[in-house]
Amino acid sequence: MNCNIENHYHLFKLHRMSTGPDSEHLLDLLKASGARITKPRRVIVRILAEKGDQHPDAMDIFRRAVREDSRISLPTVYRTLKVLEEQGAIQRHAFSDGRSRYEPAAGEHHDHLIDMDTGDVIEFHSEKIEQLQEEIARELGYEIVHHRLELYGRRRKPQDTPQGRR
Amino acid sequence: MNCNIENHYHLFKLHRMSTGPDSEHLLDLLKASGARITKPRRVIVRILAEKGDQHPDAMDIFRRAVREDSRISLPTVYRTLKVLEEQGAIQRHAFSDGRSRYEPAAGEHHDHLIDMDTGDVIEFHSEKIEQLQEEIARELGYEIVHHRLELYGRRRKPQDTPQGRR
DNA sequence: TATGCAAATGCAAATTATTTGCAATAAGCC
DNA sequence: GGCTTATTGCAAATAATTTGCATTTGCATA
Repeated sequence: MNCNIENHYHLFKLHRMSTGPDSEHLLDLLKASGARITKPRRVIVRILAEKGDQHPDAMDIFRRAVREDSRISLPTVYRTLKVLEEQGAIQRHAFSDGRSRYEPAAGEHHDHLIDMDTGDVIEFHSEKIEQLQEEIARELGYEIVHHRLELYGRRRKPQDTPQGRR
Repeated sequence: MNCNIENHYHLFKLHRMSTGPDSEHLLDLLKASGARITKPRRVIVRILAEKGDQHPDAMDIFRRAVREDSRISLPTVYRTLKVLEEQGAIQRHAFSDGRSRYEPAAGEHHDHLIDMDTGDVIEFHSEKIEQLQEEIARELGYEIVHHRLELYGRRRKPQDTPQGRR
């Protein structure tokens, strides 16, 4: 990312993708809901809290989990993800590919910009857009419970690039 | 919808959900791409162009198609939807439930407000939000190819209503 | 209008993502 | 440490969507 976060603070805020709650917090949420803290859950939660490679799908998580404890099963991954989601500890996203991707519910809401070439996901947050959404919903007689904003795009070529791609 | 479209034209535009292109137009797009106009395709396209009950999933379309021609098969529905999508004639949406829902690509892009209680989908379009999105993407070095904005909400109770309705 | 051939269809079976039944296991309270 | 019950792993079930293949059909051409 070659842009400076200071330069557009007035327009939106870049989200540090490593901001997610740590595993301790996720475990606390689980415990608070009356769930038992099992070995597989510890592993899965640790993976979710890991920085880097965010927005994994269930299979991604399973593959990593197996490396830490070869006895973990896919159904357990799904079941754990479901519990965490119900607890509001993580969020499930349905991007345009078939499967669901998960991410620890960041303290603050954010939106996504998906790089169509690389699949990279950039998180951002725009207070102005949120406000407009609220206004629109209010005019329509609605109260927003949550929303989803995804931009799908491609890196812009520096303006002097000779042959236009895309 | 109890709000007057004139009252908020400055903020956003309500989309008439019956605005989709008629079957003729969809067939033209198909033809233009070199595809053959078959009987099943005629039926499917007619269903897509129908007003009312928008955003059907593949099975919805299949069920209606069978009523018009009992020999149509589900795979054909999927194949036709794929062709239409590739032609840009319809759009596929992955809301939060497992399956894909389709809608004729309206001339103009629009976003969705989903009523969490009834499942109703209201379409709207906000030029301001679009502009902000463009700006954000530009600052991040991206060119937006398409985007998706979905608001999930519930009807606001009129402030004086005694017991919550709906 | 008849003819040929590739594109499209229907069927059955394959995939992919996710869920469930059930007996075995293991948290966490006593 | 023992008991109760949530959780697990496995295998099998679902659900949505796709694919292989033999058959049919649109449509360009004769």
